[in-house]
Amino acid sequence: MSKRLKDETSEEKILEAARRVFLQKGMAGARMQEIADEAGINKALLHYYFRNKELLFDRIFTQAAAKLFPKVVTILDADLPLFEKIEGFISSYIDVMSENPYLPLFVLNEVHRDPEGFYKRISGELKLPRPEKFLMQIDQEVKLGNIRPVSPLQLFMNILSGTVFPFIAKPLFQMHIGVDEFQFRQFMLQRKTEFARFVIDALRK
Amino acid sequence: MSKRLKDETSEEKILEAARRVFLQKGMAGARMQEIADEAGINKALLHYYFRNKELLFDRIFTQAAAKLFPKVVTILDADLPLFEKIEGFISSYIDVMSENPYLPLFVLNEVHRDPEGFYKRISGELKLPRPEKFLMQIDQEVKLGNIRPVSPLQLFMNILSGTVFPFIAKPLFQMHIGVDEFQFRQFMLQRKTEFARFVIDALRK
DNA sequence: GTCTATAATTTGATAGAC
DNA sequence: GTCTATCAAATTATAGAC
Repeated sequence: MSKRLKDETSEEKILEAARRVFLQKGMAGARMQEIADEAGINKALLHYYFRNKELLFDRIFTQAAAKLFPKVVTILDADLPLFEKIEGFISSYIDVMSENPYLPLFVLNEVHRDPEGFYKRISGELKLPRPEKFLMQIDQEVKLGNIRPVSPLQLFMNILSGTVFPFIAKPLFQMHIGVDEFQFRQFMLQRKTEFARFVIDALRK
Repeated sequence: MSKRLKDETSEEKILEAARRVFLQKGMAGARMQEIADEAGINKALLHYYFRNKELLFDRIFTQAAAKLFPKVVTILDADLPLFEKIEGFISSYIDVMSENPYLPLFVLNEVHRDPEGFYKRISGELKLPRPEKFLMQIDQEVKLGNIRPVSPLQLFMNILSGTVFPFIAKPLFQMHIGVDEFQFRQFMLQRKTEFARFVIDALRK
């Protein structure tokens, strides 16, 4: 049993349903009726608990952003050798998104829809981890001659891209290359080590 | 003058407006009223020319997919050495998306919303370029011992990720790192060479 | 707290004059 | 072809009984 199914409160059922629907359809595409149906209650109760669609969406979005951002990204602030840090970041982040595959596209869409609104909303609730320390560490390693010369920001983008993008492109990838759900999981599992090795190979001289 | 502004036909004005609105807001978030306003005409005329929202969206989407997919990706089918092909792909693709920054997120959202619907729709209009030849070429180079051993599909994903993802993450990147429009352009310009070098460094032994 | 019924608003689509 | 006015459907939100 993932969670007691029957003795959940209505509020919990609504939040779970809202999460499913909003993450798949976004704010504009989601319907309050569908959320109510998914939760097994009726529309009126949605408004009873959350007043309106926007407030409900905010709850879900903040929670999604909290799951996507701080947890894993703080690895970058840890006190670890660069290569270990890269390996740890890629592996943990792929784990997080494997369990929540809709997360990245959902959050990035919202940022795109309203960038500063996004920033205000979450800066109150949670502090986005800053990459400065990681960038400085890269810079150091370059200066020490331990790795090939790279722009820290470009390297950071390389790592982030290779980790997040596969989940965004997943449906296209599945459709076009012809892989099913299981094969995609295998692909991402393999990727945890193979992409890390790729990055490190590019840096090592 | 980018294009004669006054003597455009209404149909052209509508298509341009629809492109702007749909690319930014998606199918669900776009409003016919907003498209009409952007085009400087009224709603009735939208329906006169395109019958309904879905048909108008289809026009825009097919056109967007046609711009995103085939042109540049066919480089991968060319008869070129692997490294030149990688350099060419990255550089040209970044060019395409620099001119159409909303393209990737827009198309990937639609694929996500309705994967097989997407495939049916465009397979009639345009043939998606297949990556098999490119994958086999990578496999060959590995077998010949010219590059480090890599899974062709993983390498393909690495290249695609590093090229496309920055445009999807652009608003977040700008907001969080604090770069403006000009700096982002510089970053992507630098990326054309630096990311290609990164990939090649990872492959060369 | 939870429901049914209904109001209010938004939005896509059409009728009909010019 | 283009407009104004209007309709019809979808969707959010509320009133009020239990």
